[in-house]
Amino acid sequence: MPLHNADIAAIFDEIADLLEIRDDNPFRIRAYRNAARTVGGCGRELTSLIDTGSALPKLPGIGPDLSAKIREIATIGHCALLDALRKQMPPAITELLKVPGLGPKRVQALNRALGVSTLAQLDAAAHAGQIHDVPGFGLKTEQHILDALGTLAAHAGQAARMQRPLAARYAEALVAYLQRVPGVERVVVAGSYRRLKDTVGDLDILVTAAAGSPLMARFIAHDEVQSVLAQGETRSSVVLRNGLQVDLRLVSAESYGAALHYFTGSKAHNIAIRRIAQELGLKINEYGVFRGAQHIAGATEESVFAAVGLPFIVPELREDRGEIQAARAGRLPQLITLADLRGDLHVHTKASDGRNTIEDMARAAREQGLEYIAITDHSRHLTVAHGLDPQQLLRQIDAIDRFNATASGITVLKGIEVDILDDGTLDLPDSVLQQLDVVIAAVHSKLELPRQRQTERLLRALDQRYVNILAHPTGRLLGLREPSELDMLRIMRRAHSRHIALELNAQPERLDLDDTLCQMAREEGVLVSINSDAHGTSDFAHLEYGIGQARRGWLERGNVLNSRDLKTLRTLLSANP
DNA sequence: GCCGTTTTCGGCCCGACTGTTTTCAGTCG
Repeated sequence: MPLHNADIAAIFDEIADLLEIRDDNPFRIRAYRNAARTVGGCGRELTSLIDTGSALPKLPGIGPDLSAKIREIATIGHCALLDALRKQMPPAITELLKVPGLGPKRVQALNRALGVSTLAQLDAAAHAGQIHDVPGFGLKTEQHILDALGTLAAHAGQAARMQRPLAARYAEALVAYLQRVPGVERVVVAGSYRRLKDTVGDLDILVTAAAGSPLMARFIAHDEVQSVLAQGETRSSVVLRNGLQVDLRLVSAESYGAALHYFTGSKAHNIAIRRIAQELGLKINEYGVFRGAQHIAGATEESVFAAVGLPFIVPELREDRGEIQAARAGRLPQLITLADLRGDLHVHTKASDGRNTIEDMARAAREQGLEYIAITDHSRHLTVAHGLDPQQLLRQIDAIDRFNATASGITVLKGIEVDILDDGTLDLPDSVLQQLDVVIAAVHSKLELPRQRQTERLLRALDQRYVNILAHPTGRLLGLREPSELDMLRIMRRAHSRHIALELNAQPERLDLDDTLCQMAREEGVLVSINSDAHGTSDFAHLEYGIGQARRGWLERGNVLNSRDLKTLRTLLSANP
């Protein structure tokens, strides 16, 4: 079972948890936490780099010891240090850290005083009223633990993070509500939401307001608020009925930029920026940039970056994945925008599982400002979607020719989303595929094959003569289905040699490629096609979500296939050898 | 455990809120 970056990160995080419960050197613990974050956010699969004999890239915070551990994990599948720590401590003890309010110190205290080392034992101790007698604990803490255990049980198995469209509905409603509170000036959603992450874990809202504004009272009184976690003068936290946590921060206008930067994150980016400030003899916190006691910047984000000698870095890039080095060198990418997209190469109609006609989809696309779309219905193997057989496809080709002969303002390309069969061959013969402008190949079955077989299957599909684009490459569905086990580096290199683009499927539940894979595609020189996968006229709105992930993945106009004008596109599509 | 145009040793990001506390530790973001 090959391990992913996320697995390595989980091992480092568990080591950090156990070291923390053991009261080890806090800086050693931080080193493991930083390493977990760095590895987890790294665009290249480190184990596959090691498997292929490549050198590990130099990663910040990964020194000789940690890179040796990454090699160890890649080679033997586990880590001796973690094994040893698990033997020294009760095996399930780290699960206690999942209880909000319980950190390493309290877990250790409970374990010493009551022998508690599992969630079940914690629950029993709390119900028996044993916890409030432990030094440092009281009745309130005991009740909080009981409540938290109930919440954990109620939400077990649920997706922890919310997809953007749903989170956006709550965010926009809250912003509108807060803007109506007397004295409120600016309201902005910061955090990973502002960084356009594919999912939203909580909302961080930043507000500036005149003195005496009833902001906090109004906030916790909002209809959707289910419980109040904390309430203070400048910060409050609530949980909404849908389980979404919302943190509200009130700051003064002169601190607005520093606070916005601080609460936009990411944490890794903030730490890196503060380290630079430290080197310059400055201190950065959410109130501003300080030299000694003197406030030298902070009203705008630009002023914060300028204080550490950097140009403005857009929120989408703030992950400490090289943006600070790029900013220093004056080489920040000119990120793709929605306006750069000239067409959409993955569109369905009623002929398979779409809801509208070719004409409807073309009109809607033209209204979005697109110059071309490719109609790419499913192929026959996907019976649940009423996939097309060769005869039906030929009839659609005729219909598109007729449409193009009369329509103006948009060109419709003839395409197919052809199924990749179990053995990596395609669901339609070359004699049919060669009549099309765009061939998208896609896996819709057997998504859980072992890594080696799934990779070989996709490599074989990429070798098929007429393939132009590999659709939703990993097959993930956010919160529902994990990405397939794949050696993406090999797939990207094959795609590159075959002049095949990888899709960034912009459906908000897919967003596949994800941001780090986009960054990998950029580095490997593979073109990305940002497609709506529209099944109805309103679905072209998905493109905005795709653009968000593309920007997080450092993509520029030149990295994106469908930013090309029609003539250049046609040249690129006919380029596979 | 990492890192270095001040350093290969001695630093390591910073503040709000809560609960159990008589001045602060723990947790969280």
